[in-house]
Amino acid sequence: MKNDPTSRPVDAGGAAPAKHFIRQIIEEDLRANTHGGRVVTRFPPEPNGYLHIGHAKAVCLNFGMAREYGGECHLRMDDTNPTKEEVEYIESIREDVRWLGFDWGKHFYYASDYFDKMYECAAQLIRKGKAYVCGLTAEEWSKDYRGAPPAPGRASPSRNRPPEESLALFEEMRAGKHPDGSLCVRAKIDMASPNLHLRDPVLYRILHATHPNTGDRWCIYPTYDFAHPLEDAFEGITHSLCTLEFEVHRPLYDWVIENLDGLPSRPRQYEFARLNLNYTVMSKRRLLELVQEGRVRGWDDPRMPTICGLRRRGYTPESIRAFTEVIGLTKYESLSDVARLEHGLRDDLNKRAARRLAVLNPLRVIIENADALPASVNAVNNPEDESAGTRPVPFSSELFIERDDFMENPPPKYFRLSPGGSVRLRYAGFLTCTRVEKDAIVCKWSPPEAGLKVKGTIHWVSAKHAVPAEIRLYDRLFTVEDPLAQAAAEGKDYHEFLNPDSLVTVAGFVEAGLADVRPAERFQFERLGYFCADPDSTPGKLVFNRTVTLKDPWAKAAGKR
RNA sequence: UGCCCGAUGGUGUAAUGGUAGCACAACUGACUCUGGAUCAGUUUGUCUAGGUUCGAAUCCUAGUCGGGCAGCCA
Repeated sequence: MKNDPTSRPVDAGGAAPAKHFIRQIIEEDLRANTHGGRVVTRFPPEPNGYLHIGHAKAVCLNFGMAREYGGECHLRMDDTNPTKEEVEYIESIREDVRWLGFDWGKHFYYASDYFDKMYECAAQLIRKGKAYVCGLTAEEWSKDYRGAPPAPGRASPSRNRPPEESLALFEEMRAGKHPDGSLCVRAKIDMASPNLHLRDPVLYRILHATHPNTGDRWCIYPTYDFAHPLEDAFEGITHSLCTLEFEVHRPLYDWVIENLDGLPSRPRQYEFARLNLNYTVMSKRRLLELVQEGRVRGWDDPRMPTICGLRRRGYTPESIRAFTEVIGLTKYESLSDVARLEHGLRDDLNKRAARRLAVLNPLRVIIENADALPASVNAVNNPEDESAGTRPVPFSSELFIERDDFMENPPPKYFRLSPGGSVRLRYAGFLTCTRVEKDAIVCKWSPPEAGLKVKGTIHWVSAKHAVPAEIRLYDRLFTVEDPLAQAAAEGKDYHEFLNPDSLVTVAGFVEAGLADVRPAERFQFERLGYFCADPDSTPGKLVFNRTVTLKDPWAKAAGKR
């Protein structure tokens, strides 16, 4: 088993993945034949927002375990609360899961598919005397009955209502004869339990709301605690993986399964720590705030940690999958470093992205010996991939180079251009600066054969041929690692930590060959970083997003000075 | 407050009673037509106190710290 290559996930960089506790549980179950040798998982989002990288961890875990152990993974919309869910999110969730590289096959479900069966299950519990219809309001319940541990709670006056009477009321609830909140179905468990979830939790509540899927067919809806174990049991889920906050719900999950007859399977719930990433926020509520307040341009703003944001930014699904594997899986909360995500992305793009020349902040260069110039030079498309070949790049006597690549008074160890100095022009010989004018520098060009001894190589584009492009430079959304925690600790509003420079738009130039890029095409602009064409980009007006910079020791050292 | 869960370098993790390892980050150096990539190397860690044991990151007890629950949200 240990050396079985088929049991390894695709993106673990060749190394065997860590046998985290979920893998151990699954392998133990397989050995013991706990679920008849089956592995069935599910990803159960509530369709009330867009998926973010935290969800990607759950998606990759659930689909990944199924793939790895020859099982299946269901995609299930957990739509048990019509007051919060909307159809518009459903397709975006499906798209994001697909983009991440997973396939649910025919196993796409809605919790609402099971409303009839769930109703029957509640009726069964009532008939058995294990549930009852309670007439207390939510407020009365929490104020006077539920109690606060260590003190026990008080029994609802309806707790011993005869099953026939509860059943009749339940039927009336369903028929719409009672207003929202007037009645609910409660499990009869233990009003003295130190676990609040076992003090007669609500199983069904009245909600006169139109459901995106079932319309007005129902006005009563099951709660998460009742619905989730049932959905899992109906679908034959073997390992129901959820986040840590559901740990205390597990006894109730088990209670529901154990007290119902006729369930087709016996699922088990296991909990893992959700993903936290530094320099961003992850909750749906905060993300929604950023969108609504106009701090970002939308859910798919490339600065957002949403899947659609990362996609637009230029992230590859492979790098996201690799990230979710490499951060591991534990039962304690931690804060992962985005540097890890970025590392995986560079690693991936370095091998795949075609190299191009682009200048973000142009400085005009006039070549004084224009007579001997080639019309074009041959550039390597990808030094990591010989099969990518080469391309011609037009050359001329007027170039743009990066403003950062020239200094009149350079500090020590500056390897670039300065008056009297020389540099290599990437793929195109050498430049020696002879004088500085107001809006340009004048240089002498030497061919590659000149073999000048230089320390640096700089990128360039031909001013006559280059195409103007809008280039959007992104940086982290927040200036501190954990904006919410720090705001709470310092009594501040987390908005104070918003990075004002998270988006800087510049007017640059890209080499002529890029004039007809299609949105989402990814490139490395040499010496600058990885970029991708934005959906806003058209042949007449190019727009690129900087996905991530290249590592830049010089810039870092400069930042320290 | 009660109950539940947890704690390993700066960060994320591995070691399942037997040499504390890996990755990211940081720092050196080599190489290089990307100050990229690659390669070599360095620095840094078992929350505390007791106990069990030939031997404890691992098991036990207590404490400390952190997280979670107290919606008819999920």
